[in-house]
Amino acid sequence: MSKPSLARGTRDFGPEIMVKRTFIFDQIKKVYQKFGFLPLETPAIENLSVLMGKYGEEGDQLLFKILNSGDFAKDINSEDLEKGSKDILRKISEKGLKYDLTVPFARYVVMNRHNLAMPFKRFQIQPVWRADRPQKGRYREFYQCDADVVGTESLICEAEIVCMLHEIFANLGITEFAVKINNRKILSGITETIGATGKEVELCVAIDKIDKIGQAKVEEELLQRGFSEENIENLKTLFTLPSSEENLFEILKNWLKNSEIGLKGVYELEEIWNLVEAMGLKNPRITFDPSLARGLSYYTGAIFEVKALNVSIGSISGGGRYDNLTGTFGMPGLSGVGISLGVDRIYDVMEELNIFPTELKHSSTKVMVTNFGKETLSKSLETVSLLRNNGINSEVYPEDAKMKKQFEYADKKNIPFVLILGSEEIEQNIYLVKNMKTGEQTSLNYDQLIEMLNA
RNA sequence: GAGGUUAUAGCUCAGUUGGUUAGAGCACUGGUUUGUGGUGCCGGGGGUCGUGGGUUCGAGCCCCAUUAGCCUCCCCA
Repeated sequence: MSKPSLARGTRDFGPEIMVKRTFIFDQIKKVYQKFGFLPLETPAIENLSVLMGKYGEEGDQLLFKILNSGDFAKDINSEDLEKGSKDILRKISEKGLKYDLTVPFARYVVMNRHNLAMPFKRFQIQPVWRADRPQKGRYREFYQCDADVVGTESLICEAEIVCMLHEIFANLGITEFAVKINNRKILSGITETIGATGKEVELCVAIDKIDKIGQAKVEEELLQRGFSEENIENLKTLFTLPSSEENLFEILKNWLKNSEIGLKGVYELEEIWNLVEAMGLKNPRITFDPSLARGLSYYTGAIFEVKALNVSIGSISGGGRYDNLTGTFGMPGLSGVGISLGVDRIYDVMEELNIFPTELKHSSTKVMVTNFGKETLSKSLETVSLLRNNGINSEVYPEDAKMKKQFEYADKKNIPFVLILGSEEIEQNIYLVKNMKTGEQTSLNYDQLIEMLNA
């Protein structure tokens, strides 16, 4: 007999945790549907040909690969062993666990292109797996909640994503958050303007640290990353950008005036701001963050990230626009934009802030009916059945156990009411209900009982 | 992939410079006489000290290895 253990980076979700997780899922799903997104599910397992090469070299390493069935090693010869694991992999594994929801979505779109109403809006809530090193807020199995629109370049989609994010976090009770927005085109414009075309990634990695290490250190790092003194001199404007969007767009336009792509990026950014306002979003918590580089490899327009404020786990959502995701599956020219919420991190944030609704602490069972043995059992069974027919979640204690035990059970399960049905109550034709929180007991008739439990 | 840190009862942790049968709180369980939980009182079970080696007369404690958790970096939800 071996000791039970969990696979690294995975977790069980017991009932009390599931109640809270379900709450988060429900809030997200509700808002996605409200904005016209339709559900989609794809398999946990995908062919490696679909997955490999989509997330960069590091992503390939983080993919969980599934060993082929049967004698998986039958095609391996000594030559392969010498050549190393990469060549062996092709022979022993052809499937893997999905790494995110976006790539399987792209595959689905390509495979079903003729049946889809374009633009196609779908949401998808499923687990994904990454062979990452687990640490705070990082698991090897976690859920993503994605909403994407493909088949349109309209910036209305970006603006709607901003609105959805606000609504979702408001519904969850997360009031302190920031939706950070950047634009790949602005980044390209900046590198073009400062004379370091194509170095967006290096730029982002360095300037991302400005809050931590300061401007001087960032400039030092830029030098190390191959930027010239002149490049850095031209970058100065970036460090003086206003924190509010008051003059932001004018300053950016002026700075990037010689970069066509940069200006397009600024226009897109400004347009998103305008559309969000036109949609009537109150107190938008959106900020332009030029250091935001997430998933730069495939984003081509807007880049989003949501940070929860005042908590140890920051990033709870990320997304952006990608112009050519379906291109690798032979369907070029399809633009999409999407957002992904990390439920596990949202959970951790809400737990840290202690903002889960208190109702969630109660059992979904509203009332437990006592069991006093065969004399009274038929009345208990009849009653619990009546309660259920009235839409009241209820259960009968299945054994003729001591009262103490039955009450302990109800208490442990956080069941708010216990219905005591013994010979005395049956004789008097009353229902004795105990409120487990206050300890108060009241005698009711049938109608009063139903009314009370339905309240 | 690099670094740091921890591992003792179901959980959170004590455990002296290495020295008899390794402790506490919580949890669990039994009792506290009629049909009442969460607060009282009395009792009970439970640990080959992460795993494998080594040093020693003797190791929970020292040394090496290994595994797992947590944290930082990289990257990400």
